[in-house]
Amino acid sequence: MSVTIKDVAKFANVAPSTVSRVIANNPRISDKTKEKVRAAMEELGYHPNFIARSLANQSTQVLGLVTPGSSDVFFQNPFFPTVLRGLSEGAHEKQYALQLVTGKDEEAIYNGVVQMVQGGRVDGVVLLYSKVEDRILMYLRERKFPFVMIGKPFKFVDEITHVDNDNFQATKDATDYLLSLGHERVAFIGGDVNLVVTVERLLGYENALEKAGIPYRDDYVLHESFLLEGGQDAVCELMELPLSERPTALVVADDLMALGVLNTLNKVGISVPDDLSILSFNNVLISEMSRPPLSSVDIKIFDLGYQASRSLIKRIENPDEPYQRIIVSHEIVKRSSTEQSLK
Amino acid sequence: MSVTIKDVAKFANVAPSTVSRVIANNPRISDKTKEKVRAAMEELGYHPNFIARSLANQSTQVLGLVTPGSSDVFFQNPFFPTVLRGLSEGAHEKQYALQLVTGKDEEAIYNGVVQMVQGGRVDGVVLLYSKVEDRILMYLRERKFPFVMIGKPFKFVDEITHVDNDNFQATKDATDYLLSLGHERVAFIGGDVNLVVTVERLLGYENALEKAGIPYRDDYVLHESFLLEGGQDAVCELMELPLSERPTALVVADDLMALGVLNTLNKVGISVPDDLSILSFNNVLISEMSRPPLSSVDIKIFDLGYQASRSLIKRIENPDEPYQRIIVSHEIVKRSSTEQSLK
DNA sequence: TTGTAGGCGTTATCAG
DNA sequence: CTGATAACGCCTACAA
Repeated sequence: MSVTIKDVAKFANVAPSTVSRVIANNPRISDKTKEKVRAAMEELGYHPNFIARSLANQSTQVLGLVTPGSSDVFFQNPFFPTVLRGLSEGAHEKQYALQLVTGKDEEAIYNGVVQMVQGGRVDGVVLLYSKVEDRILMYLRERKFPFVMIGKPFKFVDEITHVDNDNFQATKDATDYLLSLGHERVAFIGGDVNLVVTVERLLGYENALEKAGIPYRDDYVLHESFLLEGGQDAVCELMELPLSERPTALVVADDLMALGVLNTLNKVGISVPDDLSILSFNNVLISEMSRPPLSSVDIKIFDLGYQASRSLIKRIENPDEPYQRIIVSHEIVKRSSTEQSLK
Repeated sequence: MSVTIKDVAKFANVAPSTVSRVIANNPRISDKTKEKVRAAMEELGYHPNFIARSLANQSTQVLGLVTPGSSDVFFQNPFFPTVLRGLSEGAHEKQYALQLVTGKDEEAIYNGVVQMVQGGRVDGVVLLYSKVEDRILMYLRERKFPFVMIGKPFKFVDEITHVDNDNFQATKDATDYLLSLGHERVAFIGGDVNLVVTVERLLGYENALEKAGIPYRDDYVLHESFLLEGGQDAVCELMELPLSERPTALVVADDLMALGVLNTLNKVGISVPDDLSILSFNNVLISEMSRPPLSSVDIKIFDLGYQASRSLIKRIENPDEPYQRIIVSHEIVKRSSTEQSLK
């Protein structure tokens, strides 16, 4: 059995409560006994038992991380590790640990969250996504359990603390940039339509076109759920258009998808950026390594995670904290996949 | 406050201990009271408190996950999310949760592990790597704390349960395959030399050459720690060789690195596979999407994770379980980056 | 400034 | 088959 507070107490000739106070660095303990107790802890190799502490405190110092139902797809995207690093950093600074909700389908994940929450395993939860309809979100809201979301809530925007990019503006910027290069036929390839980010980006795209006086075309807007493969499918669809109507530029909602696009274009002999410009999102590591290197909107994924864990911890430690909307900046990183339109 | 076992007990007119037994599905409880208690639980919306249970049981049903010191690099590699999925699946099957050790440098991670372990937060630990010298490994070993390693232990191979590929054989197979295509000048680009996997793969490479009667050349063996950039550096080094001495085939220890290689080769106008064949490791998603698609040794990353959490749980639940070496198969997936030598 | 005692929510032992 | 009762290790009034 491990060495406990009582062992330390005996060894230092004090009461257990005194040891407890020394651990908490309670100012009402004399420096002398503090020294004595600390020496005893050192000597015996004492480490506090988190579980016991959690039970007494009703607080675990653990944050739960929830990924969207399709973990397989989500995990594959470099977005995940990067946001995780950010979350990890923010959590570590405040001495919180991270726990993952496991489970492959939505049902399993939902149950995992309920267990985590009701079981008192975590003090708060980070939702790493924002979906249009979300049982988990509803559940947490109803229980008034501390949580933050990465992304923009579909409903209750003012009542949910969330960390997000301004995806509307970012996509507007992206589209504007392509327009400014002289492109007039700009298509949009988005991801899963159940994700709020997809919706936001589509709106930004539409808005940019509208402002530029370019009519919106249904056949220029595609949605694909699976990233790499989706990119391929999208290209095939666009290639069905008559040559003169094919877009000369693409806004792609995700770098991975853009990679799929790039690949398929290469197969069918369309050259990027000569025949077609591509601007995608996320600016993950591989976007730099593709051929040609992808121009991409950097959404500061690390920051998204970092801010998320920090604000969650703030909520946990101060439940009266008002709901917050934290916007992380974005920036277009220009590489070789975007070029002036030949017109 | 949450509803506890006592509330259920009162509601059902039984003792708390009876409720506890119902939860554990103790056979000595009559079906009638079981029904009654379950109805009460349902009615009150009872969920067991894991923390209290953990304290009473001295077991948390949580596995700790430890990444190597350089989390930044490690997280970026698609290896990580995939192995995580495997771990997650294995853990979920047995109702275990996963907790990550956070911290950016080695020191922080070491402390994180100590806290986790001594603090009783986890029942066991998975090391997601194998390094040549490793304080964490030593610490866990000395405390006789349940853990498994993904990879081959540098020391104490027979005293540490681990899940690994036969990396020696895999690299031998890989090299043999290139030799069988008629290549005689085959170079090896490995990763961080502090990782055991790098060492094993190098040995396999050497062995294949030896068996084929091809002398080993120092300047054909390179090591790079950073994956994508490393690939670039490696190419530069090889290009310094006189034309007639340049390798015609490359064994690259990681797909990401191979991507860097591919990219740099493209820049300097060397064509793959016409001028140079490339065979890499891991077979992650992007290896299929590169240009040309990479031939790669599939090491079944998901399985590595899956087997790891399963065997760890077995160790936890049965401490007398003998140490095990679990070998996951590998398989060369041939794509377009490898071709017959022109001789 | 320090000690005592009760409680956090479960489980397990021992009676009955 | 079921009910008290004492842990598990720590925290925190309340006392001294």
